[in-house]
Amino acid sequence: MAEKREDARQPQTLGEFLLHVRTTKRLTLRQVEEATNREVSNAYLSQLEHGRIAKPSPNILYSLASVYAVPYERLMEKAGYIIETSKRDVGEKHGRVATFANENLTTEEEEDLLKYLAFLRSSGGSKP
Amino acid sequence: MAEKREDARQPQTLGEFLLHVRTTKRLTLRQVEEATNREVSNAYLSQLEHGRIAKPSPNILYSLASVYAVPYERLMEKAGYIIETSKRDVGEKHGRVATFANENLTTEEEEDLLKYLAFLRSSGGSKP
DNA sequence: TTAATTTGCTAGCTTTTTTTTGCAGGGAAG
DNA sequence: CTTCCCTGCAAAAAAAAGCTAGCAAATTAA
Repeated sequence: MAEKREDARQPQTLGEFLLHVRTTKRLTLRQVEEATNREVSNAYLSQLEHGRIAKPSPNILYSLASVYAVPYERLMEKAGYIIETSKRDVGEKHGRVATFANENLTTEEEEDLLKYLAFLRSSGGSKP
Repeated sequence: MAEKREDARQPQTLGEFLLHVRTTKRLTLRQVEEATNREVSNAYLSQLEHGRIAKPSPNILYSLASVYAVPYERLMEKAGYIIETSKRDVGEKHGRVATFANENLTTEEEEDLLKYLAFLRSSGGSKP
């Protein structure tokens, strides 16, 4: 079946994403291995980037997320792990994150806000 | 080495927690297996409850969380996976940005959420 | 009591993850 | 050209996940 393509798709696979981030930051496989404190071996990272690992451990993804400075949840999603977050993926909204970055949300608050957000979007939808 | 104790510790292990929830709900291993649509075999669940699995897949934990009606995050935490949640440290930084970073909020939504957050914190706050 | 069913559990096996090893290609020197 | 050192990968090996089958104790049925 369809395994992988290296074209620039919208929903990148985990491997494509990891490769893209690493090369963008001009890091070598071994540099990443060091940066993760040897938690992720260079050989294993190579396998990840080539889509040869279906279900990597979240700990691995967490290490990579830290080193790459990308959101942990992003990697979890791309790894195919279900996330409690709603999967709204509409393309034309702006990332208004800055405000919430200063808010220090608790887990409860986060869940409540997400629910409320889902409610907002289900009722007062202003865009297709 | 230290394996486990069956006393009632504060931070229950994943196995202790799963066993407790299941017995509380009076479900058998096979009933859970069915309830998860055979995603979690009864034998494997038994191993989980006895702490014989170090890193279960999040998919498994998600199935169990659904069936048991417990928060997915809780199982992830008990499984030893780092979770971007519940930082009660008010004085610290680290906001819950990641989740909302993927949400791509519009300005309107952001304002609404901020209002709702203010409401949450003014009413039923669980904050010291 | 005995038979049938249910329950938890484990041994054994397959599959997948993760580690280890090492190798071919490509420079940069020497 | 040879040597040395990266860099990315492949392939083998080790370890762990996860499933099937089936056993032994308990429960229920007859």
